Amino acid sequence: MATNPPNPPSTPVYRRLARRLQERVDAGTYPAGTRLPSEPELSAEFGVNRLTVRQAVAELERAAVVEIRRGVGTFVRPPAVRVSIAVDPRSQRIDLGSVYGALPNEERTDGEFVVAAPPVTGSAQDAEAARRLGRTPAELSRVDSVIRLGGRARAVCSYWVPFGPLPAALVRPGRPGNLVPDLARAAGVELEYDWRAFGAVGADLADAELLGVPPGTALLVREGVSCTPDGAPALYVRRRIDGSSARFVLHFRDR
Amino acid sequence: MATNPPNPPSTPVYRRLARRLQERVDAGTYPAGTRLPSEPELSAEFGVNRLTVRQAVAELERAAVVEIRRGVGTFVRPPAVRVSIAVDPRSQRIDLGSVYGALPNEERTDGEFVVAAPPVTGSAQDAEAARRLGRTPAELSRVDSVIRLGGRARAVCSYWVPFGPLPAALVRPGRPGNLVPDLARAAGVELEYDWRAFGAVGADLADAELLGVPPGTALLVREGVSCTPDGAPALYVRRRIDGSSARFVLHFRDR
DNA sequence: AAGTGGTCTAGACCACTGA
DNA sequence: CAGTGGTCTAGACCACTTG
Repeated sequence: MATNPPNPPSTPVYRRLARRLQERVDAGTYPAGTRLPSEPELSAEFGVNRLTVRQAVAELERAAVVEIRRGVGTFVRPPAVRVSIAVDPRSQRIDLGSVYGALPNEERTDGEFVVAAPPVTGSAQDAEAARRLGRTPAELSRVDSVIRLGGRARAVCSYWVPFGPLPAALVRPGRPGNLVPDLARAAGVELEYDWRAFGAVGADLADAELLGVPPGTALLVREGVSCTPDGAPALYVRRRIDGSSARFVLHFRDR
Repeated sequence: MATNPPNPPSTPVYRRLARRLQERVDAGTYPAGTRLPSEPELSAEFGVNRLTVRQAVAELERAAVVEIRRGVGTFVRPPAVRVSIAVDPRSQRIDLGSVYGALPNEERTDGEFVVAAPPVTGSAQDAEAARRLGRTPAELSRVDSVIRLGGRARAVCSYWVPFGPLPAALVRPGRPGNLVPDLARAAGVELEYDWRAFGAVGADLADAELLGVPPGTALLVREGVSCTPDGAPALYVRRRIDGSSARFVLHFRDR
């Protein structure tokens, strides 16, 4: 974006500094992979307090321009490499979009693990799920899980189903498995897509903790309802995936 | 997420404070829409420096838990209301997913406006576009635009096409229009979807400026290639939409 | 041990909003 | 005008990584 929009009369120092650093990254003065000058160095070079430097660098980190490694330094991020998960726009039977199933085999060292089966109170998320399923929160059960790949948590998932209680063995924290089919079996139904939606949110404190990212990190949200073949809503699922590690692709032309 | 994952031995004060504030929001101690205690008040109540309070509140803002209004106060966000943009998974002719076309008429007060037609150098984004189109950056032209609705910028779009130069009238900054059809006309071709992908990123400095949001805000990215009916890639488009204002929905069942 | 980033404090001044 | 959040400084101490 080459424009210089009319700036407010006084742009804060830390933002101007962030821009100058970004310019150096764009210009190749700080090439991808290299270390930026340390905070005291930048502080001295630009004649500002170290906290001001930190504010500038923090913005660049949130914008995925640099990566901060504690005790080591701040490094220019190379272009993002993200797993592309293919979603067949015409299919509605199989969870082709699942993060778990779509990754190269050598990366599928781990899997999906139950984190908790929190009681469905009436929290904002529970209320949302109830609305999507056309039920009241009291009728729902919930399971949360984490999908790990290559030793790292990649996605956090929450599932709501309109029955319960769920078998204790199924929702035991730490239990491995693939929850969508497991839940379908528990319900004794066949599932197909009703709808799926894509959105983006900043990670809340809980998701950030589970994913090992700073709160506020951009997450890709994929949510939706699956139903039985006769159209009865049977599952609401909400997955949060670190935006820097995956994307969903829809191919529209036949191969 | 009701679990309390095993915390590192010492969680920073600001994070613990953020959690306590979030608990109050969840518990309804601070209901949606109400104002939190001011920073000096929180500072006094918890016996920490105001800057530490600010760090905690800033995290909650990035997580979309609260909204900070300068000179006024910090308010608990009500559940997000996001525009749902329907994408017909089976259609590939019309840009049904366009933010511009999918909104209720009363909100379509503005439209899409050209921001700039930056030269295609070899920046990371230009290189990405060239790769997607199977060309070299030198063969491409680029246009950036902003989509405004209700007086607010909602989306930033960048388009790359494998020809040029583009008509000056088309890329004049400030020019209104709907760029996909305009570009198709300029190219003298018919366009259909090849593929589209969804991702999430933190806003960079330029996008943040254009959208009027803080850098790092979670943006939903929708990108893809459109091609001519015979399959030749003719357009690479990358849209960034404020995650708090829109989402894309795919319906899989016939209505 | 030296150097890096992470946290926290105290205090100052400013810009914005609303009554 | 008083109260709110926004910016900036100086200085201190800590936790982590690497040699």
